[in-house]
Amino acid sequence: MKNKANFGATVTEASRERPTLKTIAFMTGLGITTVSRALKDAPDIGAETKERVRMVASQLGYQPNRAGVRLRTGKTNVIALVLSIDEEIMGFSSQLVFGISEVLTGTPYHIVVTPHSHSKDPMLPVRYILETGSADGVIISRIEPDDPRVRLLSERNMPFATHGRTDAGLTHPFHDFDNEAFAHQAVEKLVALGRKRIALLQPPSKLTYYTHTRIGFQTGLHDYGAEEVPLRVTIDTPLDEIRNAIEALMRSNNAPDGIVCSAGSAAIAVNAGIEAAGKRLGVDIDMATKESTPILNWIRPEIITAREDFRHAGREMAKAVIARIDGVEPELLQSISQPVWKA
Amino acid sequence: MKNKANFGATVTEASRERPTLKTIAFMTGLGITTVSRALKDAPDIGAETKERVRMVASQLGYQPNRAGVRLRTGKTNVIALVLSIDEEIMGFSSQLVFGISEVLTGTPYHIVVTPHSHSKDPMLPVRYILETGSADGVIISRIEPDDPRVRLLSERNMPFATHGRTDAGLTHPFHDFDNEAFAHQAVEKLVALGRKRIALLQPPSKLTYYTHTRIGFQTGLHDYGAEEVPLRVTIDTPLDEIRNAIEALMRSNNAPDGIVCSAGSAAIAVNAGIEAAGKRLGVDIDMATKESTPILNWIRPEIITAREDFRHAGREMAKAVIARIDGVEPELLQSISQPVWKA
DNA sequence: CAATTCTACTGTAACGTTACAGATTTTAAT
DNA sequence: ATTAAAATCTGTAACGTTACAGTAGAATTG
Repeated sequence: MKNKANFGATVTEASRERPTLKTIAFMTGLGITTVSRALKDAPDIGAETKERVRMVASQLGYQPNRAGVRLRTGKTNVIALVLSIDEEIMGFSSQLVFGISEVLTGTPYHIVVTPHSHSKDPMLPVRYILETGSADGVIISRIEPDDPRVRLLSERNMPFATHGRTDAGLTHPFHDFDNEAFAHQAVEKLVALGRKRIALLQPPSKLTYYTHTRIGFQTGLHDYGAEEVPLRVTIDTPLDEIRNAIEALMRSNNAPDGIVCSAGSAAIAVNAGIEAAGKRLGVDIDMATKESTPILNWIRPEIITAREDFRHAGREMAKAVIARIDGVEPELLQSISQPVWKA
Repeated sequence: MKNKANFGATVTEASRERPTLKTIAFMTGLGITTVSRALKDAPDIGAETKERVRMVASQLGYQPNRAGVRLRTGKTNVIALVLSIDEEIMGFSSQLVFGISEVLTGTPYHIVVTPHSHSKDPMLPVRYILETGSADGVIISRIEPDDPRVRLLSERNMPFATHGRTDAGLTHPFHDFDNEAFAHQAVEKLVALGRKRIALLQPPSKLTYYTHTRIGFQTGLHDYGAEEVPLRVTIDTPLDEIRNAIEALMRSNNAPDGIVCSAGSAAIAVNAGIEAAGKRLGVDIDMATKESTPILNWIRPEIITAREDFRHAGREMAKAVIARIDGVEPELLQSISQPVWKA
């Protein structure tokens, strides 16, 4: 042990300020570089020294200065979550945030929320992040089959994960809900109740999971012998318009006896439309829907629900982005979760 | 004009990298300091020079490097939103986030979401932010009358805004919903329907707005001549327990004929409990509740609702924090929004 | 024992920004 | 014409970190 360590000296001066590597170097009598390397467990630092540095660091409550690290290394320790502010009704995006946070707790990463309106150019937030280098990783949702954001992020080598799949030959981390299985099983459930004329409240056609949902729905119709009653609104339609459209459809002479609903938030509007038309769930019609918060059955116990866990999705995507940052191959960072039907 | 400006030189070298002050200095032939000062409109820089620098900067798409600024000045350009992950059901916190973002767009500020469980020590996230200096301003919710976080933030001179008021003599920016008016008016509406025995699903007693709600409720009972039917669950109780408690109460021989509900998310559970007991809203009992997302009336048109706009709250708090950072006195940064009853 | 290789540690420079203390030129005042 | 005062502009240093290129001494080799 060198004998230039300073104990107790200038405690008053140093103790109120936030400690830096310099503080630790001063207290241990080591060089700043040595302290830096000791804290990151570099191989060329003695075991005893490392131990001593770690002790002092934790005693001082040392936390590396993010700005210093970021300026020097370019590492931001930020995960950007790009959120659409339009589609939010039932708080599914907060569940995403909380899921992501769960994973980020205990890592050096922070979550920065970058909201945008999907009626505006969806490339804007991604371009901004790339141009300013303001994040180490990005999470995006509302994925299209050939999503330009996915192209751009891949091209620029920015680690990212998507909530939903693409379909344009690009391999990238994603988490998705198995919408095909959902729609197929939803039809199965409805047919099991004797329903044969089924409508689908589907996602907007430009999103990838529109196709998944359609395929599941149509193979379901085929497999279980039912027919489709067309519905022109989507889950992106404002809720009151959905309600009105369902009411009109239920009053028409083309009324379905079953409906599959691709979003938990829309189910309330669908139910309202059915009731507004004077029809009864479980009698005139049955509905099978996704739900993110288990409350639909309190509204109408007859609603058939499959749980979609957004918190889990957030966790999966956060893990995927971090793994990607750490160099894990994208192939290994893809997951799909299955619908869980309430018994 | 000096003649050492470099036009077109080393375009290839410079154009792919992100431009810095150095880039602009090089292109204009000015010093780095001059460019820096020109961009912040300092008084000792010539008008013509400023114009020229601004031109080049915008042409290059110059954006100041956040790490550089942060390291030098300590300014983080971050607003931290401390959120409780437990209370979230209906997505009210995403509305907060989106409201805040609306205001932050076009400013240099970013929003970092710092979630925590309110079953854990609520001081932790605030302490972390203060110790690491990781934000210029903080927004917190679930405010207690003598909230230790408010004390700490005030003491440390960290700009902040609260979602809810305190009651311990500290002046600070806040936005609050007028829960006293809400509860008072809720009782009024119920009594107007002939209800006299009213229960209150109230906030947990440690939060400030518990008191506001109680006062409004009790003066309401007094003013309109009704009595309280005690209810032991709060809006923090898990939804299924609320449902069960309401069901039990409605089945008892002490059943209320009116209920005031302090949270939109809980209203669904209350309604479920009422129906589970075989009672009917509008017949056996009436309910007046807050709601953040206008859907309750689709579930049961009989529910009497007052809108609480969390997006607006987010906007107000974001404006308040930024104003506070800019030195505006806290007295001027307090706002209360009134309940808006659906016609 | 001299030469070589390890082990353990360190100083310098740089990331991009801004505060500060000048420096230079122009204009105004005597 | 000389001095004083503005008006503009600039270099240096520092914020905290890490990559890099060392150095000094101990241990190993032939």
